[in-house]
Amino acid sequence: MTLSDKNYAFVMHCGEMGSRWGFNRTIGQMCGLLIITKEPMTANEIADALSISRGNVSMGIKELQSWRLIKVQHIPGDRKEYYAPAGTIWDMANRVFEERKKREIDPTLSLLRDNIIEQAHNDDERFAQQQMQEIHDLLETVTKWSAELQRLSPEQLQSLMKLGSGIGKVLDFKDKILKK
Amino acid sequence: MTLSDKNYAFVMHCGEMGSRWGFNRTIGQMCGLLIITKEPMTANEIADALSISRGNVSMGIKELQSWRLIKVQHIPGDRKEYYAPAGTIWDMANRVFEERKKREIDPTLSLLRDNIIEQAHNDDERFAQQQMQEIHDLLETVTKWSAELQRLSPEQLQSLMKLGSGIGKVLDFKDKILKK
DNA sequence: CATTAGTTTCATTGTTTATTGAAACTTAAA
DNA sequence: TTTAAGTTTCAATAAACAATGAAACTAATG
Repeated sequence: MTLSDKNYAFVMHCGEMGSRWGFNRTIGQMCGLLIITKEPMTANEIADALSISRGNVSMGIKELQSWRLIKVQHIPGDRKEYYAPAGTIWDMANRVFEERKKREIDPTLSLLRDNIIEQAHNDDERFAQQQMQEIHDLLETVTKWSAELQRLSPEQLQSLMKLGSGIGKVLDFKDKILKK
Repeated sequence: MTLSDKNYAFVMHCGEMGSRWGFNRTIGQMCGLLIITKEPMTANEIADALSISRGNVSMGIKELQSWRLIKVQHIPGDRKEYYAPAGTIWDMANRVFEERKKREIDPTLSLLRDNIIEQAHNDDERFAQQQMQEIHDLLETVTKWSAELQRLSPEQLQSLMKLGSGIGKVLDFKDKILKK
């Protein structure tokens, strides 16, 4: 099977964006390819479609699985493994988000905590600690907040997202009520 | 001036995280260094503190300026340029967020729009277009939403962030009111 | 306008990261 | 078991990316 020009362009774009999204070019391409392809694909089909080596595909699959972005499927009477996206677009975006938080925020949060609990020994360390405290508080807020969003039901999320510019009003309203 | 062990550890961590945050190691280190250093620093001081070449610092400064993360300061009677963070921690996080959106989301959104307005020519393209539409809608929602957050006053933001698990209740509450 | 302190540029070099493909592994079927 | 279809691994290689430092540039000062 060969990709149409438009689909090929999309897949290549995913490749170029790959590294910005947290993985590398090939993995970005694989992900894009599996998303726009209706039927699950074998590793060989992926290698052919993208003109890359079989070994590279194997590595990519491993990586995409570690991000929980793809799943394996089997077809009765066929020994090959077929790969497909592990959920809806929304699910996948969520996974990328979570995984990136784990890699980009959590390690820093942990370092900051370790540093902040220690006693500062001079002015430089004192100032540095204040700054680290600020970063820490910010990251912690973001972390809590994103956990909160994950906990909302899809309907609530929908409702929140649609709120858009209404969010300000709802907040003001809530504040008024609380003041009573 | 030489860094204390603890401050050095923080700066090195920023370096290691650098590439995950969107820039490279050296630039991460520079950013961390300027954040925990009370006084603005010259390019030479930065180079010394991090043991990197003067040229590398110059490149890094340019990059950090393009992210709007640092600003130049001048000291009367001194010809050197002094560098310092361009705002509060919160400001900087915001800038990184904006900049990354510009690099990670906007180009994709634009490609998807171009693709979606065209007529699909066969089943493969039709299915691919549906998927692209989903990605498009998701990214657009995220984009609008983040623009919305930027528009809120700091107080409203504070209020929203502190809401935490209360967000669900506020939403339900809002829905009830709307139904009347 | 010549000097000099300070900054930027960029070709070269060094480092890191990604890819290949052949060999090793796994497992279903004969 | 043996065979063969399918998959994974990993040393070697290729490609991408980052860092250096000497030369070019800029602009304040005498």
